[in-house]
Amino acid sequence: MTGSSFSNNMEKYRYLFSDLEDGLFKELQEKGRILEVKAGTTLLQSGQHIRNTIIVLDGLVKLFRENEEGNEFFMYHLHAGEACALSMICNRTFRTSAVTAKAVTDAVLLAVPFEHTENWMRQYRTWYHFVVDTYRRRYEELLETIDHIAFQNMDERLEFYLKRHRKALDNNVLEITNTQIAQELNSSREVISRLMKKLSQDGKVRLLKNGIEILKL
Amino acid sequence: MTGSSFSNNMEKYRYLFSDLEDGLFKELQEKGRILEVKAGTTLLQSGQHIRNTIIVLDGLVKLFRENEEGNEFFMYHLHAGEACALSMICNRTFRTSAVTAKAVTDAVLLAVPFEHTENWMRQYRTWYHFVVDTYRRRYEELLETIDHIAFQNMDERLEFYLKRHRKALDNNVLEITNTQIAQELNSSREVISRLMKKLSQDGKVRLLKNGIEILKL
DNA sequence: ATGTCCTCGTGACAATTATCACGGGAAAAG
DNA sequence: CTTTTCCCGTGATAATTGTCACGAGGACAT
Repeated sequence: MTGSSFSNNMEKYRYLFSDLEDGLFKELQEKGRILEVKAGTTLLQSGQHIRNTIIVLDGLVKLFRENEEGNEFFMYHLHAGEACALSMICNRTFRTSAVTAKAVTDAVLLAVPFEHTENWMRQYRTWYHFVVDTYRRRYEELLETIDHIAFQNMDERLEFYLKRHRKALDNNVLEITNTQIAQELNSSREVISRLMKKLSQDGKVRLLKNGIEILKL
Repeated sequence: MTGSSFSNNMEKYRYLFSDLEDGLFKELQEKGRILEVKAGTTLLQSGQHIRNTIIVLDGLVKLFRENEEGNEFFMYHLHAGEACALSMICNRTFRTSAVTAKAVTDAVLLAVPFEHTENWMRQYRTWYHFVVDTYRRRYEELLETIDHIAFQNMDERLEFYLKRHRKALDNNVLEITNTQIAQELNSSREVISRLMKKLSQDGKVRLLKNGIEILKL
C-alpha cells in the first residue's frame, strides 16, 4: 500500500513516459501505487468516487458510458501509457464517475492521489502537457464515437467496432461474444448475430468457436 | 488587424475572466483580435485550418460535427466566456478542424494566435487552468450528448434538444424551423414534424408562426 | 448421463425511423 | 398581382432495428 516498495518495478515502464522529465517520473514512482488487476476487473464504477489519477502501465482497459438501466456503451480503449481523462482532475462535478472502466486483459495500473497530481500541475510543465494531451486525445476519440452513432447504421458501426478492437488488441481474433458486442453497441444479440452472418458471407470475418476472426475490413 | 487598437473595448468583458490574473487579461487585450460577427455566420468550417484560440466574448455560438455528406450534427453551445476546445491547442492532428462553429446570435469573439497561447501555458497558471477546464467541460457535454444518441429515441432526444436551446437562449420561444432541428439531430423534417405535433398535443410546447414556444418540459 | 448454464441462429412480429409524394399557406421576389 | 421559394402537415410505404419465442449445441459440475 505504500507504493514506494514497488518503485523498483516502475523502471521498465520508463519508456511509456519519455516526455516526462526524470524528476517527475521519480515522483510517479514514489507517490503512485501500483495495482495489478486480472482481466475482466472493473476498475472504476459509474457513480463511484474518484480520488486518484489512474494511468495504465500495462494491458488494455476499456471505457464505457452507463445509463440508468445499466446498459454499457463502449467509448474507447486505454493503452499502456495512457490515462483516464476523468481521473485527471479533481473537480466537484467529477466527484463521482460517469463512466465505467474495465480491464480487458490482465493489467497493471498506477494510481496517484489527487493531492500530488494537483501539485504537479504547478511544478512540472511536462505533467500538464500530459494532462492536456490526455484530454485532447480522449476528446477526439469521443468525437469519432459520436460520428458513428450519429451518422451510421448498425452494420457500419459493427465494422468500426471490430476494427477498433482488432487494432487495440493487435490481434485478428477477437474472443468476444455477440451478446457482449450487442451490449456495448447498445443493440441486441439477434441483430448482431444477423449482421455477423452477413459479414461472414461477405468474407470479411470468419466465425470461430470462441470468437471472431477478422479477415478484411 | 493589429488587435491593440481594440483593447479599450475589452474592459467590459473583464467579468467573464475573473479567474484570470490581471497580467494575463492584459495580454488577452493586447494579443487578441476582436471579431464581431452577425447571427448565422460560420466561424469555423470543418476542414479549415486553425491558427487561433477562439473565445466567445458575447453572444451564443453553436458547435456541430459534420460528416462527409455535409450533415451537421449539433454538439453543444458556447456561451460568453467559453472557448472552443478544439482551438485551444496547436497540434498536428488539429491542423484542420473536425467541427463547424456558427454564431446563433450576433456575437463578439476574441481570436488569439497560437504563438501566444502556447507561451501562456507555461507563463500563466490561470491560463493553463482555463484550458484544462475548457476541455473538461466540453468533454462532459460530449458525454451527455452521447448518452442521448446512444440510449434514447428521437422523441426524448427532441425534448432534450429543446431544453438545451431554451437554456442556452434563456428564452421559451425558439425561432427555429423543423427542418433545421431535423438536420441538427440527423433526423428528417417529417419525423420532427410528427413528434412536435405530439409534444403540442401533450401541452409541452405551443407551435407558433415562426417557431416554438416551450411550455413545460 | 443428467441437468444447468451460456451462447448462438432464426423465424415471426412490432416499433421506430426514413423516404416518397402531394398539397397548402405564408413570405419574399419579380 | 404573379411567381417563386420556403416551410409545414400528412398519408403511404419502406428500411432498420428491437423484441419474443424456440430449439440446438457446447461446457461443466454433480
